[in-house]
Amino acid sequence: MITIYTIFSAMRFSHQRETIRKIVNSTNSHPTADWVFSRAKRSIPKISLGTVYRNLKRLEKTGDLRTIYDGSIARYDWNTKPHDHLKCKECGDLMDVHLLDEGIRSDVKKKYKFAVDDVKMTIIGTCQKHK
Amino acid sequence: MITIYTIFSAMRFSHQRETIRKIVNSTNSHPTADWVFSRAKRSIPKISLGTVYRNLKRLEKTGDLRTIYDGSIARYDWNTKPHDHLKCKECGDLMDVHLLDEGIRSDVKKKYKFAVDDVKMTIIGTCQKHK
DNA sequence: AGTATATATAGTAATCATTCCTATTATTAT
DNA sequence: ATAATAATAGGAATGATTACTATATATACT
Ligand SMILES: [Mn+2]
Ligand SMILES: [Mn+2]
Ligand SMILES: [Zn+2]
Ligand SMILES: [Zn+2]
Repeated sequence: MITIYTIFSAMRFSHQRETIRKIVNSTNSHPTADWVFSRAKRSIPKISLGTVYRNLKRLEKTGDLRTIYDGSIARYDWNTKPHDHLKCKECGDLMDVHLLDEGIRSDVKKKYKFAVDDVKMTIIGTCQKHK
Repeated sequence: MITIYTIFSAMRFSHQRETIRKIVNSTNSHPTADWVFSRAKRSIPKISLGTVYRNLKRLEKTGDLRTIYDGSIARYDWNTKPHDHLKCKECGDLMDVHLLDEGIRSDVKKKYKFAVDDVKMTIIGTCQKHK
């Protein structure tokens, strides 16, 4: 008797992944993997950091979130629509803003013969809190 | 007999630092610390990687170069004037462009009450070589 | 509902870039 | 030339991220 199973791996449900997705979706703070990890431990005490990293990567691949780099460390953003960031060098906060319109993409194409996929902009400075 | 020396440390000349400065100044490729290290070894075979890092940091502080982050890894740029970058995701090349004018800085200030120090923009895409 | 199969996990080790530490070397004011 | 100390080489330590693996879990099929 022969049983045939699917050849290509399907993504299975996991409580860990769902928890991680909800955590990232619930904040505007662009959290680090470690922050997501400590939050996830509240509901899944035995979750491991590796699981957090693996699923954050997975969720990026499926388009549920995007990774942004703050200096050398990765932060995760539920907002996958094009937008920019204000980075406060006093408190480290990273805030969403929308500065670049669609026009700049076609500008770049014309000027530099470069196939544009994404435009990343971060404004470094000091936020209102510090004055 | 009492001898008084300066209390505050002055920066001394070092062949290592001069070599590192020249290496960074000689390329438009936005090299990594490791690339600078392997280049430096040609003229100073016993130079250590720690010395490269320490001096790159020092040279940034004195305004001789700036650090840019390509994902999570640091690259060094002799061009300290405001400019932007095209990042090719095929070959990894990072190229200089000038896209943002001064106007955008004052725009940000008006819109977001944020004291702007620097605007970092990277355009991700594919360069001419790949078609 | 029970079983088979493969995916996902926890826990831990490994990796990689970067920083730190320290005995020795090199620069520079006198 | 000497003394003071900044800078270095070499290696250890760190911190974020990834890789490995035995076990647990989800799910397709009886
Ligand atoms: Mn954002
Ligand atoms: Mn540049
Ligand atoms: Zn702030
Ligand atoms: Zn290219």
